[in-house]
Amino acid sequence: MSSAASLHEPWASVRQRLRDRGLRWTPQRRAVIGVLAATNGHLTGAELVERCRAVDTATIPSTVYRTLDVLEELGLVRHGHGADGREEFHVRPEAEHGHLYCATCGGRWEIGTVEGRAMVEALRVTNGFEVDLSHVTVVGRCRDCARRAATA
Amino acid sequence: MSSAASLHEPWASVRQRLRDRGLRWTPQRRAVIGVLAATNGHLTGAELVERCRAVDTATIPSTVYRTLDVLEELGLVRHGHGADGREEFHVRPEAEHGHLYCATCGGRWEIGTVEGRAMVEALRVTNGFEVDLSHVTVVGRCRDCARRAATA
DNA sequence: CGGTTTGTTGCAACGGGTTGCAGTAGCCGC
DNA sequence: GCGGCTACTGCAACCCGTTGCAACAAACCG
Repeated sequence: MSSAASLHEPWASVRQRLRDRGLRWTPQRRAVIGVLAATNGHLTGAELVERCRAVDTATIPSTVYRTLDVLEELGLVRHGHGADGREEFHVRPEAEHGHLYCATCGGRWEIGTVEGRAMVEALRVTNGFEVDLSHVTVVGRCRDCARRAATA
Repeated sequence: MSSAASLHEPWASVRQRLRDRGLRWTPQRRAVIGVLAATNGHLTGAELVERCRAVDTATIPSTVYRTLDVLEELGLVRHGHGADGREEFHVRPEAEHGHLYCATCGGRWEIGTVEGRAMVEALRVTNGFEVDLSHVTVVGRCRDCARRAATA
């Protein structure tokens, strides 16, 4: 198990980066960061709260959410909204990516930087708009469900 | 002012369409439909509840939301999620459209069917995915804010 | 017109997330 | 090591929206 003492980058430098901004290194933040460092991919706010509570029963939701705000400012997580509008966090995103959600089968896929480029470019050209891909969840119907609906 | 007795299409036929499906025409639904028929564009769930309460103080939120579910099935409204993940409803959408939200200035724009086509096509080609444009809110930076950030 | 069926309502409780405030405790300087 | 500044925590209340359930009332039928 990775303990707080053996965090890898970018988590190991969080304490210093907080201090550089005049922010503080508290036990509560350490707990949240410990959980995030042991997570890859996505998780919802509620999931994070639950996992923190597994580490420290006294975890308070509002503290977790406020910590997430700080970490987002440092670029360590990005938040978006799932198909139902609930918050979702991308942990230490290697690459920006959005999400596709199929309303028919409930499946989810990532929109990678490469596949997303066409979509991002489309909006840049038509609206001059710079898309924050990591914040995007697109709802619709996946290839299989669309085909099934067409042949039914 | 348009009263319940002078609703225009498609609202005027709602009662019949409900009955055709074995659903019922109730005072509460009449109130919600009255408000929606007097609205154009978008509104959030909370806004709708508030306006209904202005008409009938006894309005209960859960009833309003359940009515919206029914009306969405009839195709009279479409729901999406705003930049903050809250529910937003498009009233009697003339044409499918999504939304752009600028995280810097807070501005909002519609993505019309025409401008959205390139984006929809991009995802169809790369992922075989059929986008439900009306459910999309894309967050990022608008033309002006992007330019301002570039020159600063 | 009264009886029956069953879709709907109101209510109460809950879930996820946010906010204002008073007390706590990191961090810094001496 | 001590004190002070102020960021942060915990709490409690709140907001938006959902859900389970018992009572109610539209709509249909004889």
